[in-house]
Amino acid sequence: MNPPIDTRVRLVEAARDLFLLQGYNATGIAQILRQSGANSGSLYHFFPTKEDLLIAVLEWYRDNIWEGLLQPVFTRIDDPIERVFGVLDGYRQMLMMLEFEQGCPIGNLSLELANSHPKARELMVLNFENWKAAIGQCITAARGRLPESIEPQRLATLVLCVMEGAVMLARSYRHIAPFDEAVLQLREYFDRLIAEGTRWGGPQRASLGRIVSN
Amino acid sequence: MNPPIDTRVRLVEAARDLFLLQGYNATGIAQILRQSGANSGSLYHFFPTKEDLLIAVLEWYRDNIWEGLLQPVFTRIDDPIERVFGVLDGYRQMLMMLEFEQGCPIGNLSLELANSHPKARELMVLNFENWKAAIGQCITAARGRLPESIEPQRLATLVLCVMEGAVMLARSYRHIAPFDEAVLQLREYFDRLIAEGTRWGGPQRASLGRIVSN
DNA sequence: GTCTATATATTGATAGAC
DNA sequence: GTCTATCAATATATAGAC
Repeated sequence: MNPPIDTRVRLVEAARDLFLLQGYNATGIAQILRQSGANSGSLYHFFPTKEDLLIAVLEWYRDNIWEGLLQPVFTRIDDPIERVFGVLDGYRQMLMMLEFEQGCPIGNLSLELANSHPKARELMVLNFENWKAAIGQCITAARGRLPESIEPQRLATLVLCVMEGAVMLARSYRHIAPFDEAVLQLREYFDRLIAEGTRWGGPQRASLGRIVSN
Repeated sequence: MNPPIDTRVRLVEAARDLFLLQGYNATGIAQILRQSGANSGSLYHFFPTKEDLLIAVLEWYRDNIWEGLLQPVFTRIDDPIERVFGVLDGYRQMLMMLEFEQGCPIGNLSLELANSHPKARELMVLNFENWKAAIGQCITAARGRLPESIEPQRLATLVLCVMEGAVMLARSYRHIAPFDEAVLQLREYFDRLIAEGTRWGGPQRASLGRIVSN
């Protein structure tokens, strides 16, 4: 006997959206109940504490990184380097569309809760790792175009840091300029790496790639 | 008739430390009163609302960026590029020393309050701008060693983003590794810029410094 | 400017009927 | 699994004597 729309799902989605917009501590249980249309009893039936609801939200992000974040970009773009910047452009579009009121869901909760909520912290790490792995795979796929000394995972960490920092600045400034500056400078770095990587051994190696540079 | 230690100062310092450790919403007025040894009446005499206290904390950071953050590094290090990485190393030391419980004070508050506290948001922007200007001046001072196409302010924005992202990751992972990876990769970029900048026109121009080519 | 006592609203969480 | 009513604690803020 399923209810028309699963109450648990509605609770997680309401909490997810409110945490993203307001943060964890600024979001009250009452507000989550109002937005989800559920009652106190239902919420505490599924989630004994507010922190359990937070965990469920972070698990939702963990389970939806592919179809929510990566897949829309990866189906549209084939070139692995452009995929990296395509993901960054996804954050740009979100910032602009929602007028800088929403940024990276994980980064948002990270600084607020890293000290006080160990289990949530571990799930944030997992989400960061998954994000980094996806970007790292793109960079690995483009390895033939980059200098051999470049470590894909390390470069992916840099990309993640730039993204998180750029989102933070854009939300603070309520302006896309600092985001664009940072990404443009990151692009300058990638261009430089590619210019160096193709200097000797050059275009032939790149064209080996995954069957002609995609 | 001055009190032995200024109450207002003690309140701002207590709030500053607690906001840094716990965030804004997770810090109660009662806790600030306990830590500062002040009474409710005193606090509300100086700061009509909690937000006014937040403003004072952000003004404190604004007024102390030089002696608290930059000056210790700049007196120890002369080379402008090394000053940039010296500042980053300052954050590294804080992370390690305080076991990842404290990061960038502004970044900390930024994601939590950008949507809800407009006046605080403006002061955060000012703090970011001051930070960026200091790093931008270092980069400008080293311009002779960098490719002419490099815009110091834009590169400074990238450095700020990397720092904020790297602090976020280190605090989430409770480990310095992601911070070090990001900064190492940023260093790789700078090395590459310097190698390119000195390729032709070279060391001579660099040694002229602020006469030619700035 | 400082003190104590307190107001009012909201917090996360619970009880128990259905 | 859902509902209503409600708990105890804490939140920010205030009142008024000193």
